[in-house]
Amino acid sequence: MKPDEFAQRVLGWYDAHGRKDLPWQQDKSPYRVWVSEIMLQQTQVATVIPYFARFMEALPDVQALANASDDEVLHLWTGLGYYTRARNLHKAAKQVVAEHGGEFPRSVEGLMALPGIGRSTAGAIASLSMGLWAPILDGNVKRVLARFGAVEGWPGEKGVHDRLWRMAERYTPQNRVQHYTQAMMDMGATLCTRSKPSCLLCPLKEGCEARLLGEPTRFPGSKPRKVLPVRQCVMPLLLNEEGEVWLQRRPPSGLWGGLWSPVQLDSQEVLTAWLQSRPLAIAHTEALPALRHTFSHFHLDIQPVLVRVHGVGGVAEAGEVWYNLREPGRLGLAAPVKKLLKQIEAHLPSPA
DNA sequence: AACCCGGGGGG
DNA sequence: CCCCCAGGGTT
Repeated sequence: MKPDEFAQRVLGWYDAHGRKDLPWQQDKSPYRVWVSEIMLQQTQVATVIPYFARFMEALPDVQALANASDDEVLHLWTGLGYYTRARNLHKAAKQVVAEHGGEFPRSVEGLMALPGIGRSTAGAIASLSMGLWAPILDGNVKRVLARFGAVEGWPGEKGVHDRLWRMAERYTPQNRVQHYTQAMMDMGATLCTRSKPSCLLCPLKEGCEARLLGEPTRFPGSKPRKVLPVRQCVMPLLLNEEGEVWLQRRPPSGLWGGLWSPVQLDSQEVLTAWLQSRPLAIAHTEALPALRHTFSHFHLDIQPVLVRVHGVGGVAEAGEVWYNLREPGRLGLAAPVKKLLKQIEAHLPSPA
């Protein structure tokens, strides 16, 4: 199928079925499209929508984001995961304000110079918010193209990835590039889904090699996977008589970087030593139900231990905080930590 | 339990 | 260049 026919079919589908009511499609601006694209990098549309709404309400423009505190940005990201995205978003906003007078660069190369923006995200911002010709290759588009061309192999392999980029370049039209880009993403999300694709509704069905082979879901090839190792840890949840839980800020990079969390200890023995090293008047300790949190490269089994302490539990040092469960502050929490804190609310002493 | 996801950074 | 890292949701 020639590129022109490919694009015409996609655009025809867009006119009839493309999504035009997404929040970041309203009051369209580079800022709104950028924030949405970063959120959408590893997260699905339905999950992103409430986060996007809260983010825009708190930080409506790039200036506001640049001026926000680290904690505020991570707070708005709490539960979305991949917190490097939030830190890069913040860093990039400061860069746009300091180096570009608050205006986003109007080229793929300029956008890619900002942290957290690679070629595909730059292409999405450029095409969707600026109308510039720029191909994208996100997960949805990868799937559509890999199936259309019956491209063998896992897209993580360089050769496969390069082939898909060349297809993306070839099919992206000069006109209506915004609608084309939106349509390709929508088709991947709603028609050309990972399992049970709706081939009969697809505007590309006549030329789709994977469908002609009768096995559309064989493409794209899947990532070779290994068994995830399991790591164990113990998390003491220090609860004082004010209904506050002791948290510390994690190192700025790495797992849950910059988020607040109970201390993560390797074993019960280390916990005992840790508790003895601190000036706490312990009233009671109690193991809570263990939980497993799975990352991309390992499982983390968390054994939470509720530790009730007398009084206020002492002064919080720098990088520590007594987090009030009744009036939670605006800071970033990892998803399992948020879950644990919620459980502890049930153990709160009744208000005096 | 397996699968999916865009980009950064180190070797 | 290649490999590893990172956190959720969905199937």
